[in-house]
Amino acid sequence: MRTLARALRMEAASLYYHFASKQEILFAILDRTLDDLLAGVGHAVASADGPEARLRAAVWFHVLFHTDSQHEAFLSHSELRSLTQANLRLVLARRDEYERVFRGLLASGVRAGVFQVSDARLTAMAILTMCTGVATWFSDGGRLSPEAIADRYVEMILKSVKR
Amino acid sequence: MRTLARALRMEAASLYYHFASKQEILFAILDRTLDDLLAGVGHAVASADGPEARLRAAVWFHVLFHTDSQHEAFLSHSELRSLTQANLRLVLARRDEYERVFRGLLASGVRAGVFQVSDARLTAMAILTMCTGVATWFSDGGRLSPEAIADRYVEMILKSVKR
DNA sequence: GTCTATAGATGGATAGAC
DNA sequence: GTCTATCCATCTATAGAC
Repeated sequence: MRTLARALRMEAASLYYHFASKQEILFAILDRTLDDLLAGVGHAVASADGPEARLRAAVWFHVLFHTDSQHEAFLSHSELRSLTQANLRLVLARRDEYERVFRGLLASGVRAGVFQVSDARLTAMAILTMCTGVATWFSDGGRLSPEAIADRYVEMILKSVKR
Repeated sequence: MRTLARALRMEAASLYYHFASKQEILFAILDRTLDDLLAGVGHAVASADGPEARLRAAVWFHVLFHTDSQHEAFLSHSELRSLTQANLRLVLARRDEYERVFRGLLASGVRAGVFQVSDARLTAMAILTMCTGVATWFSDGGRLSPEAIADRYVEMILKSVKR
């Protein structure tokens, strides 16, 4: 709390005017991150037509989100263990909602005959953890730009799921 | 320290007979995990012939390692931030050595004309974070066995890198 | 090699002034 | 809405007995 307060040029006590507890701050970060993820993937999917273009748009968004919001995204995975049971349930429920978007895209591609996927649930997890992992190693000003990474990831994933 | 000690049916103070500090314990866990990873992938690669079979063996090993050693593997990613600078350097150097194995397998497959990969370094990171992510969601007794997951992952990855 | 006891630092959180 | 001051729990680590 003291470190956070210093970053905000405040005293630690002042944080308690805005939040009731440290737990409430952690939950707010994770919950708002999920707001952004769900809204973002919704826009991405709505902006494209057909399973392939929609999956491309969703993956593209997901990768860019994890380079842009690297720290929140890292927290969202490493600090789930610090949530209370009740807050964990809420976060996991919304994360499942997010995962369902990707499972749905895979399933509709299979139905349309453009994708070949033996287990949509597992494939969605594989895609998401692969892209989410970008938040653990991405470095601003590194060898590859966010867009270059997103582009390559889209290609790898499409190649893996196409019929 | 108290939680760890309780799990070992000891008092926290007794841990300091075996380790000088909490930092030393964390480093030992990460360092030994890297021992196991490097030895394991070495065996896997040595047991197979040709780039494709070798990559299959390496991915298979990597996935099973992350279901079997789920907790150590999760620590190895979420608690890098808790290492001292000196220990972090040591761990990252060995992790890079591990990643080089996969980059090498991809590069030799490209040279042999069996793989088509536009960026071996990025592809290796994609493969590794995808498999490493299994440690974050795998559940013992869940829908899929470690072997079923490893098998599907091998297929997805091979399909994505094959020419 | 494990214990009890405790030092010394740091953590989250509250009270009350401004 | 932010501050100072401080409570009190908890933490890492050490000392010294057995």
